[in-house]
Amino acid sequence: MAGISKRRTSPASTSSSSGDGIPRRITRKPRSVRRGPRGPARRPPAPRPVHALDLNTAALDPDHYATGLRVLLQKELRNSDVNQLGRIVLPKKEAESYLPILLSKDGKSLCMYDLLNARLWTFKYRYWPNNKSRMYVLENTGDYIKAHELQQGDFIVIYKDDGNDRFVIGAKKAGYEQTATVPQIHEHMHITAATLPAPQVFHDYAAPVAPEADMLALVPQADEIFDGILNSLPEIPVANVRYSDFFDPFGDSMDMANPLGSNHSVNLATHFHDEKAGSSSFPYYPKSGPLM
DNA sequence: CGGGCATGCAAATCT
DNA sequence: GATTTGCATGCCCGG
Repeated sequence: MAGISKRRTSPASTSSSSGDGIPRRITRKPRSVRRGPRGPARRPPAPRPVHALDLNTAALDPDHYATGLRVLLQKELRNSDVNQLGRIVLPKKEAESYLPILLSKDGKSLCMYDLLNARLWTFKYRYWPNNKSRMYVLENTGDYIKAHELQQGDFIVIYKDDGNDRFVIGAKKAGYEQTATVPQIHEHMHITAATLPAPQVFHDYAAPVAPEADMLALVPQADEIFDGILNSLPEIPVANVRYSDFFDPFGDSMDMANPLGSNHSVNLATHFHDEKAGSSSFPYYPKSGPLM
């Protein structure tokens, strides 16, 4: 006995492909007509905090936005994503398509660079059995949410830095959403090693000190750039991703932010045989083939 | 109607 | 007792 009440407050979030495995829109568009809040509101609509740590500001080279990062998935945060539980439900299709394959429901450690300040966050990426399917969740996100003061309606975006084979996570405040169209991106984007910050490891979030100030100066129009990325989601050739891009030769606790740090050989075949259930539909390959 | 996913909630674990 | 973990329930949307 559980879950007897209604859920889903307003705009739903996340994925929405059309069956071809290519995310048309990484985040489910908020349905303007969706019903109002259902179920008890957990907290009043907190005021939008605005300060130097504003997520719409980037710490990395501005060009990263346009040239180095490939959007893997976006998620509009729901109440349950920003509450005390510290876990974010990820859109299934994108998770299965673009995040490391999970060998078991225990998941694995997944590190991502913070788009804002290049910190390295360590999350736990796992799934829950759900009926005959799965629900993918990112755990230990509490600090990230807090650090960026994310609330319901805000977004997180997970990118792949192909050039360095790293994951990058960014966040975006709801208010910055745009509807303007953006030029399509028709080719793979690659970031160069030189544009990435030297690998740093922050297993815990350190209170924001001063770096933001510099970042602000460096990237005055970061939010615009960010919006450009968000709006270009449908066009980004994420379907080009290869399974090997995310293959994890180390098992469940590899630092996915630095997968290149090894010289392990890979036995791809074994991965496709994971889980006797064989229900994994991963990976999704584009029917239209590579865009390049 | 099937499936994704928001969230309720019981069980497990921690303090 | 508080918190965390893991799953079940059922709303809602797309096919």
